[in-house]
Amino acid sequence: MGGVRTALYNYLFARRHGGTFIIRIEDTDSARFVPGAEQYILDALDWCGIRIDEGVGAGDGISAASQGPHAPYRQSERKDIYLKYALDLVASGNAYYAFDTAASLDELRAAAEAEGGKFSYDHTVRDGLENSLRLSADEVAARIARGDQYVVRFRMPAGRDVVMSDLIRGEVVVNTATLDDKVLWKSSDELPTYHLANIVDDHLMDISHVIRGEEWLPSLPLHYLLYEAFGWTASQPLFAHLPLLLKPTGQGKLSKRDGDKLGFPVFPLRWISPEGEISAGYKEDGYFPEAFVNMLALLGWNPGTEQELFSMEELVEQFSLDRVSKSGARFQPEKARWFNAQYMHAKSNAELTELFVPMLLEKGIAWEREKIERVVGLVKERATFVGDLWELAAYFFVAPAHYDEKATAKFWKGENPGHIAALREVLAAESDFTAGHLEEVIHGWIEAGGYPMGQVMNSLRLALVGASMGPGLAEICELIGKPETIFRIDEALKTLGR
RNA sequence: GGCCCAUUCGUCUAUCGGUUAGGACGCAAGAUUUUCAUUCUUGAAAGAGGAGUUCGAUUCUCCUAUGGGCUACCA
Repeated sequence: MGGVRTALYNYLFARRHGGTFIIRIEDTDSARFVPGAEQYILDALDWCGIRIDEGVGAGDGISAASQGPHAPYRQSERKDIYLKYALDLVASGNAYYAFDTAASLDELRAAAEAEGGKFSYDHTVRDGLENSLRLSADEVAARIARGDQYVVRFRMPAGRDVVMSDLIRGEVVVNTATLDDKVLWKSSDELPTYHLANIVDDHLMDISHVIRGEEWLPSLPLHYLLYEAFGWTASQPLFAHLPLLLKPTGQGKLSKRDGDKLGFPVFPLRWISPEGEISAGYKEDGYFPEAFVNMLALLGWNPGTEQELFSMEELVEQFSLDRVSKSGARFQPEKARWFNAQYMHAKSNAELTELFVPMLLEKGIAWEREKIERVVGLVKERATFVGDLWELAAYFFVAPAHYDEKATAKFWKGENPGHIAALREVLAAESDFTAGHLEEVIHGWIEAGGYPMGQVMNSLRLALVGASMGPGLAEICELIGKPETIFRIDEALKTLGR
């Protein structure tokens, strides 16, 4: 969800300003590659109605070049370009080689923690570690030549205030003394880390705006300094850090596993991990993409008006970064359901019927489409999801198998069964079974007899529906037809007595 | 621990120094309805605390508290 919202805001912003929405896959961690993840992202964006202008997912799906002028758009396919930039930084004194092994760094971390501190590869310790700042040039060359593994680290300046600008938060100042020397490139897989790849590619791809989650804010000073070290500050993108999506209860940001624990999806589409773990998706749970997008758009942004139902087009028209809120938004499943209900009610009967028919066929019910549409029209206001339709409309298609106890106790008593028996004869004699006419007939008969309207009507309802629910009885009678209406009354009289 | 960000009803939020602090979800009550639901009306519900600045602070500043994020050869 968080990722989708970030993509959505980027998309809306790009559309709003006539820009280009680009998908670049930042797969620079070869150890964490997840098969299927990329396709999943593309499928999720497509479901949401977020269209890709350029990059992975754009073009003909065959040639990389068709994706856009800066192809390829997967960083794993761009791996050859990054080392050069890392070495440029070494040459300019902004970066250095480090040969410290993962094991030795782990040891240092453990030792620091044992003393209650925290190890940080920074300006206070780097001169004592295995890197080209301490080692001679020959030694460094020799180590690289013999195949020692190394990384290139950014040489973070010691005491500078980096003044940054964020489109949502305004000015942010951080002193570099608190920052460490981040790894930019690793020889182990010959891939850059996010920091280097992101800056290099944003520069190469003429990226104008970076809109990302707040978890990236602490990295912003490094990114500023990288633009500076490369001499690209004049063309560096503008940044906006989005507030995080928080769990509905308790604390912390929404994470992938929360959904199963808290009973709502955190994935747009169902996700099955390579290990076979299944995570529920909004799509499979019956949400309309429009409702999902609408709900997500308003989680951290609002137009300042009282409108809350937005089509994608309206979002595009109205979206602006300066109306994005600064604090984390707690996701509320109830509100998501409400949004879906709104869209449910607004859908045309024909559209909903399209979705409902397969569910009916599965149950062996094949009514005329026109009649199903009428049923849908009568019950959709009661539904939150398309999946609710069956439960709400089942009695149209199938005679009640049992009668609700409370309703029976309340209405199937006294003179009521007798009235129903009499009313049965009236209906049996009726040849015009259209709702409007039936309404007159039934009401007229009850009034003529001076019977209590509510009691008789609800008894009839009990006989036809089996419970105290549903739309007007005349409509129900017409849709199930005369034979079925008479049959159900007979059944009720037989089962419930009179 | 360090650094950074944030803080208005339970939740999402409006307010850009002067408001009876508005809306929405949820909740409660009522109206409508043959029932249920929808719909409509109404209600309960908020400026974390403390200092300043100011004629006047929810709004600006500082401190504290609380929440969150980051602190990997992950993104």
